Parts: sequence; structure tokens; C-alpha cells
Amino acid sequence: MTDLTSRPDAPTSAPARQVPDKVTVDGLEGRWDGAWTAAGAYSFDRSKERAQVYSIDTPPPTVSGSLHVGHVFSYTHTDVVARYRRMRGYEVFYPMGWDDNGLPTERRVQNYYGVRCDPSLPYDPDFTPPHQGTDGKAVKAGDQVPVSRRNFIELCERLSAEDEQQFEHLWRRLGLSVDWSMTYQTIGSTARAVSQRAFLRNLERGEAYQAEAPGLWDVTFQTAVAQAELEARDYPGAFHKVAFHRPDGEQVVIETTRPELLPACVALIAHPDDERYQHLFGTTVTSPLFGVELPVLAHPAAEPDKGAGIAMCCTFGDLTDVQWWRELRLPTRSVVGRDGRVLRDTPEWIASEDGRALYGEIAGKTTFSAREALVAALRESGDLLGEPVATQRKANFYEKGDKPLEIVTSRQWYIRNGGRDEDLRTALLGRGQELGFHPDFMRVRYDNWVGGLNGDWLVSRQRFFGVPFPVWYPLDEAGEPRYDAPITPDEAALPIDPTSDVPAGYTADQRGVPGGFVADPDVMDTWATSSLTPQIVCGWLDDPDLFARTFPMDLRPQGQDIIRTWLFSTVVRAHLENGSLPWTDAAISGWILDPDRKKMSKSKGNVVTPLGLLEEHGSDAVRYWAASARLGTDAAFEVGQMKIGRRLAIKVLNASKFVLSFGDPAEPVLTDPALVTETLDRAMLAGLAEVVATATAALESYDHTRALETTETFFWTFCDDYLELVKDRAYGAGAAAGDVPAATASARAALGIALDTLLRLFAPVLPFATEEVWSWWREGSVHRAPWPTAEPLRTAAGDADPGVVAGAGAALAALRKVKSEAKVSMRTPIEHAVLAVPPALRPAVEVALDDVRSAGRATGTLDLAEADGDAVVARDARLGEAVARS
RNA sequence: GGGCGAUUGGCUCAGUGGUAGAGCGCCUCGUUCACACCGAGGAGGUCACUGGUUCGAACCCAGUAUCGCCCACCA
Repeated sequence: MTDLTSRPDAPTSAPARQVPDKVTVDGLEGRWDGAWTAAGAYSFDRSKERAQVYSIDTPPPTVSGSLHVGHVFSYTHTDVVARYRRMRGYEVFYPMGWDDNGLPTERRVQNYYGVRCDPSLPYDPDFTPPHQGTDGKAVKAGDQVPVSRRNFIELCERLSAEDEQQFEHLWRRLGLSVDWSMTYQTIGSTARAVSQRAFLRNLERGEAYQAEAPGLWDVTFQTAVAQAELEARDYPGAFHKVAFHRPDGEQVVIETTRPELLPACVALIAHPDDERYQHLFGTTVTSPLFGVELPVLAHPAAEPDKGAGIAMCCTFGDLTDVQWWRELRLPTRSVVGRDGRVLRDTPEWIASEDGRALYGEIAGKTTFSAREALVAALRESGDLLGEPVATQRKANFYEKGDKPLEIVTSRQWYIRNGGRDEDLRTALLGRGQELGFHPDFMRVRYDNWVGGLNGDWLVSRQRFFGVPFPVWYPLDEAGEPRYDAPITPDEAALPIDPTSDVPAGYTADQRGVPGGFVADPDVMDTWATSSLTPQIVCGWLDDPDLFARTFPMDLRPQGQDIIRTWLFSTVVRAHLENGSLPWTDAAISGWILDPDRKKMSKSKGNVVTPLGLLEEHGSDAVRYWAASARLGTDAAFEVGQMKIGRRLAIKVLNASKFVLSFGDPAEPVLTDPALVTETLDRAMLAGLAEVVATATAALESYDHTRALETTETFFWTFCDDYLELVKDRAYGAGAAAGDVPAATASARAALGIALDTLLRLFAPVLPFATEEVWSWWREGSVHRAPWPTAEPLRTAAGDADPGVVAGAGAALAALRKVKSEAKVSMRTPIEHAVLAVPPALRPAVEVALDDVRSAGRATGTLDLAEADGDAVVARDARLGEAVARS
């Protein structure tokens, strides 16, 4: 992990302050990224107190994957917030992490370097991987060289470093205002130490515990799976009617989709009120084929209308079985192993010779083959009634797996999350209430998830790569681990790897011998590390000073799909460890949908590379597209929207160039509010004041879309109407050379003040174009300039009515329309016209009449009359008549 | 089965009680003294459907349909 210290502040560099002849948005990204880095524009100043800091818990992208359009989309949302807050005067704590922990990285490192992790091996400091860069061509599992966990982690960090450079390049090009001196890796030593320390403290307080219990198990990855990683999928199956037998020969027929679990059956169960089975409760039946005597029991979880209404309870076919097994205190008769195959040893509870022979035939088979074999046997014995009926059932899958999960008994670590503890659940629901969700309705997902938890958080995984549990167990005289007496390391020694490090008081040669010790073999779930990102970035481990300035954080940006995982687990950890929320607000981004309204996916072949997008349209344009979509709302991938953004950025450059042509930016001609005397100019500033107020309020409530929309709408009116209206006046047309009439000075100052304000309003969304213009006439970076406030504008505007601009604009529009409908040039002079104006607009038009005249090229007479309706009507003797609404 | 969100002109989306909006696309015209990555103007919608509340509903209520997602459902 890179050191989290920030660079000292340096003044931003100031390129030559002059307006270029030709402007372009192309190439701004490289220039300004370089300048920002050189100037330390986004360096975090850690001398600021917590109240002055805005800290962001950025999602660390998975480096072994690739960034896609969705990342660009959501990270832009966050950057808009960061830039806004920075301009509001906050010191923004905005680090970037790289997620290189977990299965995707494990796989990639295996394939890339041709190695696999074997924690039993010692660390080899001189290890050189057999392959390198075999991208696309995976090294086959058999050819992979086993290496120690430490070597594996080193390779992971090495490979990640290459990916990180590419990612950083993209993020810089996109204009993320991250402090690039502050990055972390989720498998880095800080992250490992934080994960281990947090775990040890959970353990100390009794929040972490281990238990031997039946749990969901993926037979492909051979690891336990947590509730949050489940995915219910359709899975083809078949109902089999199977007859059990009473001593008197009567058949009891059940239906099952898993006949291969027949040898694991421990009871038949029906609902206590089910009339059909009353006479069976308390009696026994024997299972077909295996002849095992089984009780018939009553339990309310049995549903009379499912299948035959009476179920065979096996250890374990599903979670209901687990419930029955637990509540009815049934024996454990597992037959499916961790590899998904039927256990080799014939179980002792199968007594009959035929049964034992049959079991021998299915031993070692996959559940699929075992099912076929048993169905054949049932058919032969006559215990299969009718033929199996195909059905589409829902089965639980590990989200990364492709085989249904089995339930096996294993020893696992858990962290309490309210799933078994009402008080904790209530407290965590309370945290959800405290947290500001944006949009607010996303809170429901949190509530649903927390309310529906049915067990504690399973944090151990039977993988080799990951953050190891910092725990050893003493071995007794017989060499059996004493799980009830775990040995833990000193916090100062973290991170440790118990498979290579030796606990205090032991020597290395005592590993694995009776009376010695043994390492906990498991690693933590990746969420067990990811849930600590606030603690990792804020220096919880070893930088209490930084921690005090940044924690609890302000914002967690993330996707809606991981509210139940990342968001919730982070809340759990902070609640347990810090007694607070990890952040005050969560910004939830929506999905990017392709034109078919489907979630963008690689398989659709419509994946667009983000860098290509940025190169084609320009970063400001792509950011504009992203910023146009509200938080929590799915957005279409819309190239058209990017083109609009590009047009806006270009317009900003051109309009700025124009405004800045009216005076030396160093002089107060473009900045002094006292010069703004004309009513139209003051009205424009009054309107701008409203825009500032609206945009600010919107951004305060994480509604960047409204802020952008409000600003943009004003800007286009500013360009199309106001700028055109005051153009001639600003030029000083008609005045003697060297003489600047007050009306001219008024227009120029108003234009300059508006430009200054608009640039700052646009800066969070269009960081490159606005910075470019800022450099033409201002010191420093626009991104460190203060966010505009409405008050000075209101003061400059005085009592001017912002509606004046609209009124004058309507008058101008009417004159334009006359020309447009007459199909003549806009420069065609209007020689003799009448403007019929509604009474409400009359004062506005009167006050701006000279500007309307010059903008409309009304060189002759232009008389005012009263209009009947609420629209302005222009009548020209030569060109005709046109109606324009304001 | 429960929940959340969505449904507005060809497209992407604003619009939470008072006579339907924007941009894009389209059509017409114009222009190069900030901007052709330009400007002006225009056409285009019974606001998914059915009821209800209200003087008045895109908006509130009830229900229906379609789409997306989350949760539950594995005998």
C-alpha cells in the first residue's frame, strides 16, 4: 500500500494568460491532467480539521477485470460531488483503491504466471514465475507451479501494479480529481493488517465466533458461501414419487427432486394439522432400497400443498432440512462430500446387505450420477411410482459458480450481523435510518436485506489466496486442534500469515506436532476486507491523526447491486468497531443500459472501451452524459448525449472567448459589479443569482442533474438571447474611439461576471473546458476557486426583475421569426415594424428596446403596441407577421 | 408470492394539482465580424390502461398491464 501522506500544497501553475485565436476541446485532457498533477491541485491537505474535510470512500475497482462504461458513469457522479465540495471550501479526501483480493485476481494470477497458491509451502524470496503475460492462454491447472501464499500475494501485487497504471491513466483522462498519492490495494499489507486487527477485535468482543454447522457449500470452488453471495437460479429437476413402507406394508408416498439423498434421509415430516398424516405421526417407516427405519414427525414448516404434503428430511437437501434437523434434533447422516460426490465409506446406519451393496455402487459418484443409479434401482424395486415429472425449480447458486450449492457441515468463522440477534438487528436497522441514501428509496433495499437476514455473516472461505485468519490452534496430546482455545498474535505484528508465521511461545518445528500448534487454514471473505475500506483509507491502523480528520467519512458511492454486501457489511464493521456509521451519506448509481434496455454486458458484444469513448468524444462530453443521469436511475448508453456535451464544452470555450474579447481581463472592466447599471444587464444577473441558488441547493442534496440542467438552460439562453441583445452595446457601437459609454461598460462587466459565475457552475461537470477558460484570465485553478454564491449577484442586480431578459428575448424572437418565416437572413434590416407586446412584458421590452433594436437589426422605426394575448407579435410592413411566446 | 423503480412526441429524458416541456433526430431557412462541432424558425404527444377523489389529474388514491431490479419460494 502506498503511503497515505499527502503532498504539500503548491500553487497551481498558470499557463500564459491569453485568449487563443482558435479554441478546441481536443487535447485539453492531457494538458490539464499534467498541470493539475504538477500543481498538486487535488492534493489532500491534512492540516484541516474534520469539519473542513469532505471524505469519500471510493469503490476500489477490480483490477483483474476491465473498466467499462458503467464505471465511467458512476465514478463521474462521485467526481462531480468531489469537485463541488472542494469548491465549497472543503478539503476533499478522495483516495483511490484497487481491488486485487478475491477470486477474479486469484484466477488471473494463476493463468498469467502459471502458479497456484499452496499455503503449506515456505516463502521463496528468489521465486521466478514460470510464465508471464500468457493473457488469453491460461496455463492449465496441472502445469501450474505451487507457490507459498506470500509469493502468491507478491505476484498478485505485481500484476495489479500493471493494471493499476492502465486504470489510473483512464481515470486521469476522465478527470477524476483523486489525490493519486493516496492509493491502496485490498490485498496490500495495510488492508491485510486492518482486516486482521478488526477481526481480532471482533473476536475479543465476542462478535466473531466459529461454529461447526451445516452451511451452503460450493462443490466447484470447495468453499463455504455466505447468504449475500447467493443467487437463486432456475434449475431443471424432476419430481419423483417414492414409496416408503410401514411395518404393516402400507405405502407412504413422498415426492422429491433429490432421490440421490435417500440414504441421507432421517425422517418423514408433515404439517401437524394435516389430516392425511395424523395416524402416521409417532410411527416409523422404512426407506426403500436402504431399509433404514425412520420416524414420521410433525413440523409446521411442512407445507401440505407442496408435493405430497409429506417430505423426506435429509441431511441436507435444503435449508428447510437444516431447520427440521435443528428443531427436531434429528441425527446427522451426510452422504454428500465437499467435492459434491457421494461419500466413499458406506455409512453405518445402512444395515441391510442390499442397502450396503447399493450404496457401494453409488459411492464416489457425483450427485447427478448417483441420482440416475438410484432412480433406476427404485424403478426396479417398484418403489418409484409413475415416471419422474420434469419441473423447473429454483436452486441456490454461488454467484460465481455453475453448480447448485450443497449443504455440508463444516467449521466456519462468523461475524455477528443481526441475523441471529434482534438487538443488533434493530441497531443496524437504526443505522440505516441514520444514513442518507441518495436516492432515498434505496434505503428500502437495506431494510429488506437486514430484516430478512437468517444467520450471521459467514466470513471464512476455504480458499488459498486472500487475507488469512490471524489465528493458530494448540494441538493436544493426540494432535487434535483445540478450536476452543485459539492463539492470536500481537496486534503490532500484523499482518501475519499463520501458515508461515509462528505464534509466540512456540517454535517453528512444533507446527503440526502433538503439543504444538497448527494454523487456521482459511482466508477471509473478500467482503471482510472490503467492509473496512473506511478504516483502511482513513488510517485507522497507524495514523490516528488522519483518522480523526477523515472518519466517519462523508460519502460512500456505490452500485445498487451491492447494498446488501458492501454497504451493509461496512455499516456492520463500523457499528461494531467504531460505534458509528462509516459515512453520513451513500450515493447509489444506476445501471447503464444498452439500447435494448438491457444491462450492458460483455456477451452482448456491445461493450465500448471507455478510453475509446473519451478519445472520440472528449472527457467533458462523456462526463456530461454521465452527469445528466440522476443517482439511482438506470441510464441509456447514449452517444447522442455525449455529442451534446461536447457541443456544450465547445460553446463554453467560444462564448468565453467572445466575452473576454471585451477587455483586458486583468482590469476590472469585466469584474466590477458597480459598472453594471443597465436594467437588462442587472436582470440577467438576477436570473443568474437564482440559477446559483438552485444549483447549489441541488448539489447539496446530491442532485447533480438538476444543477447541471439549470445551469445549462441558463447558459444557452445567455448565449442565444442575452449575448445577442447586448452584443452591439458591448462593442461600444457608435461611441467614439477610446470612449467607453456607461451602457457599454455595464454590458461588459455583466458579461464578465456572468462568465466567471458560469465557469464555476460548470466546473464540476466540465473540468477541462472550464479550466482552460479560467487559465485565459484568472489565477490558479477554477477547481480551487470558491463556489459562487447568489448574494453578490443579487446585490449587483439590485431590484431588477429577471423576467426582463425573457421579455426582451421574446421581442427579439418575434423579430427573428418574422425573418425566418419570410425566409430571409437574420441580418436583414427591419425597416418599419410594430411589436405588439402583452402588458405584462411591456416594461421589460421598453427597458431593453435599444438592445432589441440592434439585435433585431431594426434600423428603421420600431413601435410598441399592446397585444391581446400573452405572446409578442411582430408585424413588419415588408416581411409579414410572426408570434413569439416568451 | 412480497417489495422497489419505471411507463410522457421517432430517441434520451425533465415535469408531484391549474391550459403538455427540453435536447437530439426530422423539416424549412439562414450564416462565416465568439461559435458549421454554427444560428433562426417549424412540425410532432388523447402523458401505458381502467376506475375514483377534485371545480380541475401526467401529477393524488385503488386496480390492471408491460419492463427492470431486489427479496422469498427449492419436499
